[in-house]
Amino acid sequence: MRDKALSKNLLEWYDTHARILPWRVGPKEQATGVRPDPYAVWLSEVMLQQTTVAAVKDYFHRFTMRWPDIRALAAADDDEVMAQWAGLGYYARARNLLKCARTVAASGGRFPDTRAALQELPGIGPYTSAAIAAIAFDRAEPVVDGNVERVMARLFAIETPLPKAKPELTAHAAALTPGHRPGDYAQAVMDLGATVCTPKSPACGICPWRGPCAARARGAQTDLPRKIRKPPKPTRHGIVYIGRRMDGAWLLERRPASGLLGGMLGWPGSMGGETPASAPPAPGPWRPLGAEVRHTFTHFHLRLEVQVASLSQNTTPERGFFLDRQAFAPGTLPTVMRKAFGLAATCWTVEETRDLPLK
DNA sequence: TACTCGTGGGG
DNA sequence: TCCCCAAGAGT
Repeated sequence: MRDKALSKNLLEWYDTHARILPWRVGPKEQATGVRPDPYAVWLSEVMLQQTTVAAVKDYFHRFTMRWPDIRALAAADDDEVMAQWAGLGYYARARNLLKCARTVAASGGRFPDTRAALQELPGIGPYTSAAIAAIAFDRAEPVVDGNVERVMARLFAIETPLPKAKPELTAHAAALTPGHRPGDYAQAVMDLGATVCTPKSPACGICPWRGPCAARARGAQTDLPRKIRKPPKPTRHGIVYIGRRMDGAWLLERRPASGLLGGMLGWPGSMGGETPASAPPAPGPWRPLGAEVRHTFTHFHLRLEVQVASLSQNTTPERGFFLDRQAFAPGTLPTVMRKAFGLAATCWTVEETRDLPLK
């Protein structure tokens, strides 16, 4: 009964405070019978994994314009999908996105409508399966992401640090999940966490749950959820070779399908920790730029030496391949590779590089 | 279980 | 500047 009052309270807050998001069907539209498109829900949820709403918006627009439904995406060219995902990070998501699209398309073109069946698909785990089941199929599945963990930890003043507290927080989230409008409720808790119950300086004064919040009652809201401090990131050193043939073609390589930047286009070289230390991918007058790219990944800092060369027209690369200047766009590279290109591009004249398309 | 896997913004 | 963090999943 208390749980029911809480979820009802939050749904009322959501009715007037729901954010307008490109992939969202708001409460007013749903009242008129409009239902969310499972394809759009799935695509947005995968993009939003560990990624901010602001970063996702443009990518979501580009993907849905280019591939409006699951069949279109299933038929897409792998390299083009990876190119469109470039810059968004966690590239295994893009590879799994395609696998998932092809699996769904091959079995009739409709997403399964249960959490268990959804979770069998590539790239769909405990969170995403619950989110799709709740939002697209109106199923009362508990949706637990970082927002929900934080909100539950505060609402119930859970002192156990994450990630150990996860089962406890999930149990609270499940108990609160209503049978009515579970999709709106899931989005409501996440909106609450994203806009009110924020990690730092939460806006408790305007929170619909300020009354029942146990953390606020004891003034501990900024201390929760407790977390174990992460160890410092090591620094790795790497090198990339940026070669430009006389006709303007660039020497690139397709990275291995798994591992760091897996499946993405990039400059030949080594990213530190990859074996062995890399030799130039083709014979040529390689010279260091005298400046390094600094980039931070999830678990290490990278300092990247950049070598450049103008290569003769008959160069046969030992590694990678030449991509015509018209076919190459820096925007299709992962960010760290784009940074390296930005540094190297100053070596060639404006005349030589000005026609490069951005995307 | 513990690691691996991107990127950009905010404090 | 540096750390935290964001609608996590795969191995």
